[in-house]
Amino acid sequence: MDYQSYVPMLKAMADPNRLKIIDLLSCGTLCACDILTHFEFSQPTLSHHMKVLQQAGIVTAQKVGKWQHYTLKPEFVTAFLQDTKQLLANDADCICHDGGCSNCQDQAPRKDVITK
Amino acid sequence: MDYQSYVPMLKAMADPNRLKIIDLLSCGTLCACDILTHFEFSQPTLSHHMKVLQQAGIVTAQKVGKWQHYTLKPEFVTAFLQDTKQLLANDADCICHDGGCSNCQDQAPRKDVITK
DNA sequence: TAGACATATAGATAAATGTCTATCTGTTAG
DNA sequence: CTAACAGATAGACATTTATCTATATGTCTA
Repeated sequence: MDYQSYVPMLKAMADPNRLKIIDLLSCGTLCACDILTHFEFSQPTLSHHMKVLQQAGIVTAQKVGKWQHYTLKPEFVTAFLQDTKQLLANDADCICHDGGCSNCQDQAPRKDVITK
Repeated sequence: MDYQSYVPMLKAMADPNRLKIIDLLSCGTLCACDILTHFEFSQPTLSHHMKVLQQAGIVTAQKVGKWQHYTLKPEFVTAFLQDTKQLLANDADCICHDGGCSNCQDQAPRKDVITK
């Protein structure tokens, strides 16, 4: 699979505060000052987190007057879900097509629990 | 949503080498030495990564003779996918039920792109 | 039982990261 | 034009983390 875009997304999401920001934005666009009211940290820290989220391709920013409006990118939502399914599914594109464990009696492949 | 188990999973996945290990295990059980052949880093480094993956609830280990057999936890696969969908869906459980951006002309909620 | 093999642990180190304070830029209102 | 406000940038600092080497533990085999 293509880790090139998935890993930066995971890195950006792997912070509880940024995950909460994504959760907030999952309902719609918010400006920085509105996001900030949900946290204890400082304004520069929020600015840093928003930059990380933008660079990971998770969020877009649009300046409207004094305010920065942040929006969850629909491409991120679809790409992240698709990459996750591809990673966790035991499918044909799997990296380990060359064989299972050399020391396992049970060579049966993993049962796929993903419902598509 | 419940970040308590989701964040550690994301943290553990947000390393390209560990993500590749998950990808390898998505097809079935592998022992440590087999996993190691896919990487350039040292054996203690692999041991460290496997510990991280276990502590995040992603992988289980079973000692069989000299070998450690590592398996992707089915509970992880289902929980991670479910948490991801819940995070990215604009649903009723959303954290931001209390309203949208105070400075947006467009107060329309985000269009949900997730197909369930 | 001794040695080879698989893996884990200990400890060190360099790099990345989340946070802060101070300050700067840009925009609006009076 | 000036002051207030929203947000970004710079730089410092403490913590976390990915990696290494060296060594310990556990298991099998000859």
